[in-house]
Amino acid sequence: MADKYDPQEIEPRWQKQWEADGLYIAREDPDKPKWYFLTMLPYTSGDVHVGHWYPMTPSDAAARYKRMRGYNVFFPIGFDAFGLPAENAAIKRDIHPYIWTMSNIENMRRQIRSMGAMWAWDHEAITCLPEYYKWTQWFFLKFYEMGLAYWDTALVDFCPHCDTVLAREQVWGEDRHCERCKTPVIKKNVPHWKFRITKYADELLDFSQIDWPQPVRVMQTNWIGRSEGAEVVFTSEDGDDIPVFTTRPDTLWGATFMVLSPEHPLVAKLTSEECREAVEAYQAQAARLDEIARTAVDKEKTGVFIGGCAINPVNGERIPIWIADYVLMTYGTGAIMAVPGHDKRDFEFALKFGLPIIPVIAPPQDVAKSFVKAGTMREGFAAALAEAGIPFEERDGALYVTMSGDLADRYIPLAQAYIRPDSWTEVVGARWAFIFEDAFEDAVLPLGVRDDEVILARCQALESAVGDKHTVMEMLYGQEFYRDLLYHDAYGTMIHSKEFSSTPGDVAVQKVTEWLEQQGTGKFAVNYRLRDWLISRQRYWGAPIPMIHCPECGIVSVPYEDLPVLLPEDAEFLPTGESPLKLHEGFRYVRCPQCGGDAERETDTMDTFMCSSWYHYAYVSPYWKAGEKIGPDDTPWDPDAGRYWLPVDQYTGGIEHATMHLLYTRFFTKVLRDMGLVDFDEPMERLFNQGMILGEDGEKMSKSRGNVIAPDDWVSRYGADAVRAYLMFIGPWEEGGPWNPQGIEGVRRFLHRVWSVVVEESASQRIGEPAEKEIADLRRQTHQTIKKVTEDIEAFKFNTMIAALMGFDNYLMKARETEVFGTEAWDEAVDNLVLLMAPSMPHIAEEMWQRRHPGPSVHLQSWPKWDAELAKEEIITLVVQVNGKVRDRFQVAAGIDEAAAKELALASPRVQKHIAGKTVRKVIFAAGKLVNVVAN
RNA sequence: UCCUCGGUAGCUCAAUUGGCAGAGCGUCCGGCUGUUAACCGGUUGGUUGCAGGUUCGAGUCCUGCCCGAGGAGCCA
Repeated sequence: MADKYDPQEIEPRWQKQWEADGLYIAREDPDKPKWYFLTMLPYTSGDVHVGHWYPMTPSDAAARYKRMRGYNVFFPIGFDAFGLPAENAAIKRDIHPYIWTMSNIENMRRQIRSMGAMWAWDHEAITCLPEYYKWTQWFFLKFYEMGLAYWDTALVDFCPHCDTVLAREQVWGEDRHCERCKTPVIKKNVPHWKFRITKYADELLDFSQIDWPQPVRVMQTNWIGRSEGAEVVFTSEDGDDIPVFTTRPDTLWGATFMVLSPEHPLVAKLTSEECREAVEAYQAQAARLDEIARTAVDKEKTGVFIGGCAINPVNGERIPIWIADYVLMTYGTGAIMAVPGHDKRDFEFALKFGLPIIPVIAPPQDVAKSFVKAGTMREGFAAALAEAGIPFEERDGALYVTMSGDLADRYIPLAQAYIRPDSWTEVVGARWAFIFEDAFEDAVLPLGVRDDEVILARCQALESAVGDKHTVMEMLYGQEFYRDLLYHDAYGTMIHSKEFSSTPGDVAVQKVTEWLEQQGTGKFAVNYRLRDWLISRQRYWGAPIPMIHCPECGIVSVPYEDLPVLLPEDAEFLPTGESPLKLHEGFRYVRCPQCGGDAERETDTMDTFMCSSWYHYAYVSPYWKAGEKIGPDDTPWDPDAGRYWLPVDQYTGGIEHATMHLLYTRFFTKVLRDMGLVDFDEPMERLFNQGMILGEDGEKMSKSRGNVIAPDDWVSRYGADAVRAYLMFIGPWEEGGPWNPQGIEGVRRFLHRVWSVVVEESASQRIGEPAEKEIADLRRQTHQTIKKVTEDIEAFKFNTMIAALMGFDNYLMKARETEVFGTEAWDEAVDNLVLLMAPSMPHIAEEMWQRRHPGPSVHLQSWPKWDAELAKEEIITLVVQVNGKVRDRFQVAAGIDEAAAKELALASPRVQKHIAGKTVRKVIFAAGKLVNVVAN
């Protein structure tokens, strides 16, 4: 039997045998714990490349492992079959999307089968088949009944290349491009259907019931973007309410102007006649900007004054109202209070347009500064400062004073005592004061809304260079020395805020919000960045939205018993950018189910993420109730099978779906729960994000780059087991990495060595009985390997798992030439090696197992258990350090106690050499590891 | 600019949670072999991104910075 390892012969043979034996048919079995292992649904692009193998084969290994651990494992597969590529193929090559898709699936099935994975093919689901999308449509009707689906017309993201609107989640990047085709999207007013995912925003922020990777949780959390604050009602001079949302009600006293979004409904009413022309021009410009591809990231603030003022409810101040495109109509209330002292955007805007900037929060550092221009102080000022212990620098006759707030309190009267009549100076930062020579009470002025003009006027009177400044802050900004103190957005003690001044930063927001509620001018409020999910697509190849627009009855649902609304097979695919369904009269024109009059069918189809939001439910009993009429009280899958298999125990897939599929499917499950169809809150309990396999050049694989690796080639050269093992060995699964054709060589050699160890005889003749120690060593290696492999596969550390198997095999290669060959311990070692390999390299493991134990499949065996006693090291290397440097080593019994170890260490001549002439201060013992002698 | 995750030998990665910095590939040397993309043994390899700190002891913990990847982008 010393034949060669021949994967090309072994692999197809076992795949056929497993199928004939029905080894991977999934059946509910109440006597066994179930384990639903799911990998993300592949899209029917037509070709399986190594990018598909990368997530699938380690998943298969993990699923097989669970099965050997006694679980009834469900590992289904199917196809995400709707979508644009099929329709584009139809337009380009005159092939029907259905034909194109199904022939792709045919090819992909063959390629996926070549992995030798334990797929439950008898549960395969294909989303574009009517018996599947019948239920997708059923979900739509249920959502509509629950008030979770609504029809709307608004400016939405539109991809001009795909000729369809997109959900906000499907617009990516700085240039806002289409997630699928990379074309920058535009804004367009298109009627569409949306799902109220925002209703579940708070619940979607709760990850307490799922074990998902932190990056996904962070991305979803950011995407949902919950922020707490207050809604505060400002009023126009005519008494119109202008509510604003703010996260910083503690800065209300620093609001020196308001900004409305250019689209804000009150703009027209509040605009004065003098400003109307400019305002309308700006609105037009802003609207045009939306439609033009936003390639330029125009950071420069723009905006115009509309001629009206608003009243700040906290202090009755009149503040000007502006419009600017940095305020979005789609977030909050479309209007903001601008606090330029503590908001960067408002600060930039105020500086550019000469609006006052008032600090109302003490800065985080207790630093105040004062700049004293040459010639503004009487003789002796510098000496007086020095005497008062106030630090300063002198450059070119000017003084630069940097001090703490307490010192600033001493500095202010001192400066006033020395200031010349024709001059002034100021203190900024931890204190704010303008110091003039006058004997009047207001010789030292704080900085407040009303004081801005007063101070500026006085400064302008004294210094002509200030003449062109609009505000005090603009003047101060001209002095480089002050800049880092003029603006900050930290929390801190409130200042310049009337009775709230000196409220500490940690309670300021809450105190002010409570007060607003008492006054009736504001209330606690929460805002989200998340938008409702736009599910309409103006295309053919998707599940038709089962709705009808009737001129008499309005929007009417298609009755449940009429589902599915079938895609017409005879649609025409023309490169017009118009949906073929719109042009198909037989599809479009229908009778109203309510009044029987002429009506029109909705021609939009659903986002394919609808299909994939519930496919893991479909898998338990695909095409449930096929051919039957269904009603609102049905369940889209066999409820008994669902109770057994659901929810998904382990999900694997790429992180690129973090804010799309993975968010949508959580939303779906919460709605299903509210429908009473499931009794859990989350679709997948555990999630693992594998990384991406890259081309040899380290770049993402793509046809245009020509770096795509076709697994078919490598399978025919090295076998599926080698490709599987190599993909696992390449590096940590979550990181991915480049394909390296040299790396697979190492794996191939490993498989040959294993074959040789397991199948071939020892080359040397046994001449005697093995020593007890040799047997113990072999068993220790065996049990340590079982432990390592088990722990690694549990943690999805496939790369180190393969490395452990390699190490064990290398050990066996050597042991084979000793007396342990052929002993009971040897057989135990080899059997365990084969069992440990079975999940990752199923074919070679099966072949080797059958040669040793003809009968039931290796994949029906139990996973080996390790014996902690046998795995334990008996002898360890005790490292001896002097002052942290290794000076000696001893082979000692693993259980050596502290006293013995210390004695041994101190007796060492090498240690003695290094502590000669020094005093031993301390001897540290780390059990089982080392002794460190501290001496000086 | 903000958030998250990374940075260890030429390359790809380990290092049992604070205790000897190691493997595979590659390199080089040797052996074996009538040599198919073969096999065996050995060799070479390090400022653990940088600078501090804590500690008897730091790749590992803390602080700051540099570089890379991903995400968010005027989100009030």
